[in-house]
Amino acid sequence: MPRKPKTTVAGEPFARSCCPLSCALDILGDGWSLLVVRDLLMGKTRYCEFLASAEGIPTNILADRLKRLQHAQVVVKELYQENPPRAAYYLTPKGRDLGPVVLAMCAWVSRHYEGTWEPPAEWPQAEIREPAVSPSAGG
Amino acid sequence: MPRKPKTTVAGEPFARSCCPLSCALDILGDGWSLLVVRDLLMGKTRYCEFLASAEGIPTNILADRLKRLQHAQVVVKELYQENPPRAAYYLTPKGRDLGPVVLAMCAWVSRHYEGTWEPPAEWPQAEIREPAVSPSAGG
DNA sequence: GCAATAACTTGTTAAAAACAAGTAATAGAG
DNA sequence: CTCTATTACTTGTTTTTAACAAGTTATTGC
Repeated sequence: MPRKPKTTVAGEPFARSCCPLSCALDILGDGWSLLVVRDLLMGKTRYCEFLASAEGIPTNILADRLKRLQHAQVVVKELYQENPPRAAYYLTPKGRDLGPVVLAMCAWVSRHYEGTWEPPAEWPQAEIREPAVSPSAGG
Repeated sequence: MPRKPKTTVAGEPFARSCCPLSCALDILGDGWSLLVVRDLLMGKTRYCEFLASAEGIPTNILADRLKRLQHAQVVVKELYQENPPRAAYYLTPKGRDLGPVVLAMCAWVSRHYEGTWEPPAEWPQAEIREPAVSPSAGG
């Protein structure tokens, strides 16, 4: 969508309206972000694991989406090794809270299409991390 | 995303994988489609009403999304007058079934952001229409 | 006759997405 | 100790899509 500012006062949503759906779509309204969240909910943590998922996300798009999800405080990045730099990604509580959104979408597809995979009855307890505290980061 | 086929056997999803979330995002994974569905759930039926919503959808994008939603059997178009042509759009049962998806997204935003509008406790009973029956249209 | 409205379509431009390739830093095989 | 692999990316290039602006068709109301 971008050609309108996409941020307001505190670097957070309301880019288009104060409708909560519009706000959600400002953050998640593309074809890849929720797939990354799904992988995290399933317990994946590493860049190469996201790349290896069946949908075949392009590497530059993955890098971009991880940055945006971090900015939205849905995901945090943790370096577990410095040389060579190795990173792991975790959902924040806010990110884990997207589980019901993902399940609602899966349930809709299951009701109306045949031949898709079964979504899990519950998420394999993925590790959660608190977001990095930064001055005046809304959420 | 498109540079991959985006359709398979019967003109229906599975463009990227058989994951139900991926399937949902093939249909709804952009910043505008669900906003149109929201308007329909709220009882709006006409092109100019969708245009008038607070987010300011561009007219060519609206025309495109209405076509795609019709193709996905989420929406049906009904001409209620021929000269000049005047159209109304309605959700199919499959489209109305997106209510929980919209509400899940709104609930997520309400939990994590302040200052957004209240989503309705229940949808104002929007009229529903059966999809036009076309040979081998999946759903 | 003229402005207004509804429902679009048709250009044009700017931004993203998709693809291909390259980089830095190491580990391990032989 | 050279060669290949792996991880986590970045940097170009091309193709698609989105955003903006404007025009079209057919009528009603003034």
